Amino acid sequence: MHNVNAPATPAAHSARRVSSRDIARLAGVSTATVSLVVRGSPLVKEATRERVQAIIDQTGYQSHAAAAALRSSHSNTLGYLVPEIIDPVKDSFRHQVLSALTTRAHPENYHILLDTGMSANHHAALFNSGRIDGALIDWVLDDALLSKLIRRQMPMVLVGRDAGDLPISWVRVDERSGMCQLTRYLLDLGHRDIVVITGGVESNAVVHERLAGFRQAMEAAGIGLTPQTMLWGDFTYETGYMLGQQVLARYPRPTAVLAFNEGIAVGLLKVARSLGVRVPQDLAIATVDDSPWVHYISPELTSVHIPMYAAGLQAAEMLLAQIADPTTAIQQVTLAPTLFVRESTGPLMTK
Amino acid sequence: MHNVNAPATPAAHSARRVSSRDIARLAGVSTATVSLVVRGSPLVKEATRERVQAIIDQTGYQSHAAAAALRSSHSNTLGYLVPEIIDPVKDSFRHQVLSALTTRAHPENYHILLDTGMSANHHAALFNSGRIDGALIDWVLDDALLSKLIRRQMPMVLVGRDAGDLPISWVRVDERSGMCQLTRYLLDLGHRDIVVITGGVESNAVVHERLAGFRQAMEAAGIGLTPQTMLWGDFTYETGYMLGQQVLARYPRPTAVLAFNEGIAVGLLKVARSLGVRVPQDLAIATVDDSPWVHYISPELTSVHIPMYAAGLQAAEMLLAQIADPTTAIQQVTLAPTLFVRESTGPLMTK
DNA sequence: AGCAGTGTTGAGAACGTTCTCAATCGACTT
DNA sequence: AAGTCGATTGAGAACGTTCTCAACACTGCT
Repeated sequence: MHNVNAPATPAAHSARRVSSRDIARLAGVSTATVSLVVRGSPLVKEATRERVQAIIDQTGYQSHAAAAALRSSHSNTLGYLVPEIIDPVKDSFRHQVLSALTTRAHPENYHILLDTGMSANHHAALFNSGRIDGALIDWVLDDALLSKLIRRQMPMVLVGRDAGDLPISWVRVDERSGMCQLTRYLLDLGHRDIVVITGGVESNAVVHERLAGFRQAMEAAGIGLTPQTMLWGDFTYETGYMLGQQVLARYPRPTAVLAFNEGIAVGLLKVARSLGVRVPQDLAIATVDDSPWVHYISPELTSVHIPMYAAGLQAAEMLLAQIADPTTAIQQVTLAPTLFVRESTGPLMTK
Repeated sequence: MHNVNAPATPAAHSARRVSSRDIARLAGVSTATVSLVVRGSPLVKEATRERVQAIIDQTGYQSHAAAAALRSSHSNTLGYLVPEIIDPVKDSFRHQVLSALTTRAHPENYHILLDTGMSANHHAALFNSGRIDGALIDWVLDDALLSKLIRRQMPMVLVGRDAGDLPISWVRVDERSGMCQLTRYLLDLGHRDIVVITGGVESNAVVHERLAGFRQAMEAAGIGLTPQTMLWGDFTYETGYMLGQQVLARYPRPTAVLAFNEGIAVGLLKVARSLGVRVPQDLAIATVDDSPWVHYISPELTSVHIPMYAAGLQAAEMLLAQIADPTTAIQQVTLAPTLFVRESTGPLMTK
């Protein structure tokens, strides 16, 4: 006994997914032809293409990605390997890269797989799983993991730092030149007593580079550095606040402070405001990173813009090229940062 | 003639990937057993497990995700469907959701696929491709797409808004109550002449709700609303700046302004500062959204915190439950926002 | 009429897993 | 000693594509 009201769809009793075989049967062609039509091959005759496409539209057929990936060994997916969780404030750079990657890869029909692996093994496993065709690698992942990944022969591009002697493509920003430029700008304004509030440790490539740029500019101006010139903290508001209190209590007070990111600068600003120290008249503050919310801060911060979106775009470009032709030579690109002068710095005011 | 220095690796001439068959052969078991070992099945005898695992470790074997997905019809991947590109400043909410999803899903061995589809078709295609086991859906995607997706029978949770009569699980935040709470707080401080600067259009569910909350509180206090009470713009700094000039030029000047996000509030702050209007003494400013950088703004903004991270976590939880048991009933959760009083508001100062 | 060349299509294997189901192995019961 | 039962394993099909290669249909030429 069957339900006479049941729709006359074939195989109505089992919710099997519609496969290329179904399409082939309905259109009177082979699955090979269906496959060609789906992938838009120019080999099929126009009349055939139309006939098959009509059936596809009608049934809402969608090719099964896993089956295609299995057979063709292309997943049409790009990985973005980052450590830990993504935090919109702290990880503004990562978001710029992600955004760039998406923008570039999407029109090419690539999907983006976010891999916030906690362990090196986790990332390495992804490379062998056939899940991705290539990957962008975050600058924080270390060389040990990097060389592990390189062995897997997967197209990839390291974003945000160079990789020493490792044979891998990368895109980085010339942090040293940026910092040098910024320091020189302050020197040109007449500042001599300049303090740096840094984050992280000197072994961190970015921190190291920035400090080198600072030293270079100061030495070129013939200004010696004392232990008091550089203060170490982390990249947080709290660092800016605590070290800021220390710096602004000095006598004579430094005339300019270079913060290693906006968080530090804002903490410092807060101290300045509470002490009645005017910015920029009494104290110039400048920063690096140039996150999108510099504009939200008052006074707007003079800052070296680190072009991470551009870096991500460049990296995506290189990644796609590598995938298209695996014999593509390793490419290593350095982008230049730009100084934006805003409200938080001005000429030295002699009392 | 061959290179005598070539390493004596087996099959050195063809770079075939090592498959479960290879492992099976080396360990003297069947591929079925290898499969069980890889997936940590308790069925295999300990001795066998160890023997197989040893070979796996030794060869660096990694199961092929596409093959597994094809056969098992589980991709171990969750999708996050968002419109357009992700911008770290404008889309703080999306990042909170993404972060929550990652945090929750990663320990369960799920990967995250970011789908920034430009078209409804694109998103719908993903659902049928077998690429994902379930998805979180952004609040911006419209009901038409939603009902299209619902037909695909895929586990999914809408994040950020309700869905009317559509049979779908969602997690949203009670924006109305948040706004009501905030307005009442200002009323309790003695403010009567309160202006709202909103974003978007009233048809936007969030905007609508917030305005309803505002009206509710005002009417409860017996204060009538005039066309001058609500100003329309978008969610940008520029809106805050332009409409701020208009508002602060009024006589008598309103004593409090409610901005619909931080961008607007910052624009307004700038105008206030340029006119010498002190916040909070001369003007109270409060806002909604409570992005992580409220702390970067001076004075720190009194704000209604929209718990999007919590919403994302809840949604992820529900999604995983749905995947584990597809018969799970539809669940619809509303979270309450919290008011944080900071520096930008204070009691009404009578002149 | 036969043939080469080009354009279009189909048959069937292959991709590397997981799943189903039956076979085997022991230990234990009767 | 035969039978029963649970634990462990293997054989082989199945998943839904794409790929290889051969077949076929034309066209135009000799």
